[in-house]
Formats: sequence, structure tokens, C-alpha cells
Amino acid sequence: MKIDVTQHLTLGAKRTLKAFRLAMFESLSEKEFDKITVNDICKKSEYPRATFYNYFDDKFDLLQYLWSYIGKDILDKIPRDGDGETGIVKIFNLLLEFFNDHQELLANITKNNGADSHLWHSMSGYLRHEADILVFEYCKENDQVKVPVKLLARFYSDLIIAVLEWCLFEQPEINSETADEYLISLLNGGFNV
Amino acid sequence: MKIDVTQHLTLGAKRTLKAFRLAMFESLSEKEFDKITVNDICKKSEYPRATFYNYFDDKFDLLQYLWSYIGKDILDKIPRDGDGETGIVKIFNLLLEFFNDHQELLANITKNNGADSHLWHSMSGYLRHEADILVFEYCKENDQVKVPVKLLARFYSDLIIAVLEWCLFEQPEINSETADEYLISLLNGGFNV
DNA sequence: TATAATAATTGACAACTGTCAAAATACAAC
DNA sequence: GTTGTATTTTGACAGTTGTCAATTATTATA
Repeated sequence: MKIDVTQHLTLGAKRTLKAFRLAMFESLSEKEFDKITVNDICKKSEYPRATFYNYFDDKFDLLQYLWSYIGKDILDKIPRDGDGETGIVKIFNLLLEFFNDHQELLANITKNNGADSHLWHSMSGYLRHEADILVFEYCKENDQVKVPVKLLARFYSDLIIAVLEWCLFEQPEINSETADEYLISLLNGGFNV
Repeated sequence: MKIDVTQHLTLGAKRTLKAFRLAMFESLSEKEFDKITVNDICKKSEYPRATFYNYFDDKFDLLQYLWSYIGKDILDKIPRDGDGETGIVKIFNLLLEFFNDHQELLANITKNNGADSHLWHSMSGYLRHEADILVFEYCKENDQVKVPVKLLARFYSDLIIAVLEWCLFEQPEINSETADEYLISLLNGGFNV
């Protein structure tokens, strides 16, 4: 990203960002990500290529920005002051709920691409990163563990994404109670249940 | 990959594959992956671009092939008939040992790129995939778990890669006993130790 | 509202990408 | 060895990428 979207943005910048965001989102429902070119985005948004590169490094960068824009909705709902296991389950449930409420977004991702697509990897990478930051806050308090806190947080965010992926792609008809059971089972170690 | 390297290869094909493999490996120690172009690889290997595209889809594809070629060494050492927890620790130890024995490879990866680089993601993605297949075999036997076997295997392979990454990038001076402790702690759930 | 400073937009450029169909080479059967 | 077939190699092409320095528009201040 060439500019800092957390800083104050002029009207023009907001307008341009919005146009690129929408163009990418629309393109994603039309063809697979690999086939989308910066030219496509520019034709759709009616901006010349050079303008695109004033804002983004490349199309991957725009995608990342799109996720973070969409993701704001989820992140705002998550309580900052959770406690360990409960907090993790909470984050997981909010993510699962988010995708249930945004079927058309999930459809876009799955449409021309599977769970192995660059598209999902990009989105799940973003979610994992955000989850990692939150979980780290939860773990910090807990100092009677043998494992470094940063590693522990990574472990939990990996787990959240793994179960989320399972629910979205392998078992879409799953109910949220079973999903939570899976999560908690793994949280307590798989072989020793 | 445009050809099937598991089938019989002619002398010419082997020669060409080797040239590209070595060119990529050498390039990786010279500059960061993002900066390496297909042209660079072709200049180094003394083949025209079109020949490159007869074998690989793009430079990412060549990289993937390079990992699988290098990875053969590790995979061959891993026992196919492990049992649950012990098997997972065994895989982890072999991976850690492999990187200790191949410092120069790890140096290449780390040189112009961190743990967040495309380079390491590509390699760890390959290792995770291979670990997943092996772990799945280990888990299949165990039918008293509440969680789907495929999800369980994914969970364990994620864990192996997470601890491996920790050892290689965050705590390179770690001894293998502590590393195993971390792994086993997480294997039994983090909060409940 | 006039002005200076700042930010956004632009077309043109050189380099890189991936794909042909044609040419050259290697291979197997006789 | 010669022949015909299959594979490998090749140069040339059209399209895409990312970067300039120059131009235009927008903003804040007087």
C-alpha cells in the first residue's frame, strides 16, 4: 500500500480508493483472481493505470486492502479484554457468523476458486494475522505456561483458521455447536480426549 | 508444472530440469525472490524463455519443484507407520534436524527475505502439505476422537510448522529438548498445563 | 476569492510475461 | 544405418507490468 489509510484522506483519495475496491470486488465475482489484470480494474473503475500504482503496489496489495476494509466489520465486534479459551471460541464464532451473514462474499471467493486458491489464502492470511494480535492480548496474562506467548498465540490463531476453513469448505452444513465442539476438542489436544 | 516428473524422463529433460533447478537455487543466494525474473533464470541456465515455459507455469512453479526436489531427502527418512503423538514429534525432529544440517539452504531463504517472505511461505507450504499426508496416516487408526480425521491431521501439521518456524526464526539457538517440550505442551493444549 | 502548497492524475516508456507454430533434435523399430 | 514419430527447442509476438516526470486539480490559509 502506497498510502496510509489510517491517516486523514482527502475526498479525492476516498473516491479513488472506493472505485478500485468496488472494481476488484466486482471482478472477483466475474472471473478467477489469477485472470484479473490491473488493466481490468482500471477499465472498470475508469482510472488510468498510473493512478492505480499511486495507491497500490500491485493487485495483491489491492486485495489485501479489500480484506482489511471488509474485515473492519468483524474486528469491531470482538471484545479486546477476553480471557484465554473463552476469548478464542468467541473470535471463532464471530468469524463463522460473519461468513454466514455474507454468503455472497464467500460465494465470490469459492466461485472460480477453491479453498486452495490464492484468493482464500490471502483472506485467511489477513484473518489469521488479526486473530493473532487479539489472541496475543488474551495470552499475555497467562504466565504459567511453558511455551513463549508469541508462539502460543500463533498456535491458537492457526487453530481458529483451520477449524474455520473446515466449516466453510469441507462441512458447510455444520451447526455452530458441533463447530465449537471441534474447536474445543483440538484446543485440549486431539489424541488425549 | 507442465510435465510429470514422477514418470520416466529422457536424458534431455533431466538435463534441462537440472539446469533450471540450479539456476534458481543460485539466484536465491544472490537476490531476493521477488527480484528474480524468468529472464534471469534463462540467462543463467542458457536456455531460451520458451524452454522454461515448456516445463514450468512460472517462477513460483519452479520454486515449488525445487522444494520438492530438496524435500525428497527428508521425506525418505520418515517412518510411514508411526503412532499418533510419537509420530508427530518424530516428523518435527527430522525437519528441525534437516535445517540444522542444511544451514546454507536456510541462510539462502533468510538472506534477502525474512520468515514472512514469499520464499519461506512457499517452502513451509510444501512441508506442511507433506506433513499433512503423513500425519493423516498416523491419525487414521485413532477412531475414538470427536474431530474429523482430516481436520485433526491439518491441525497437527499446522502445529509442526508453527513450532518449526519458531525454532528457525525466533529462537535459532534453541536446543532440541526445549523444542520438543514446546511441541508436546501445545499438543496437549496450551492453557491447561 | 486569490494564492501558495500539497496531493492526485496522467501518457508514455522499457522491461517482463506467457503463448504460438515452426524448426531441430532425440528416440525406437525395422 | 535408415526411417518415421515423438519430444524438445526455438524466435517472434501481443499483452501486461511498474515507473517516470510533467500536468492538473484540490486543499488550507490569508
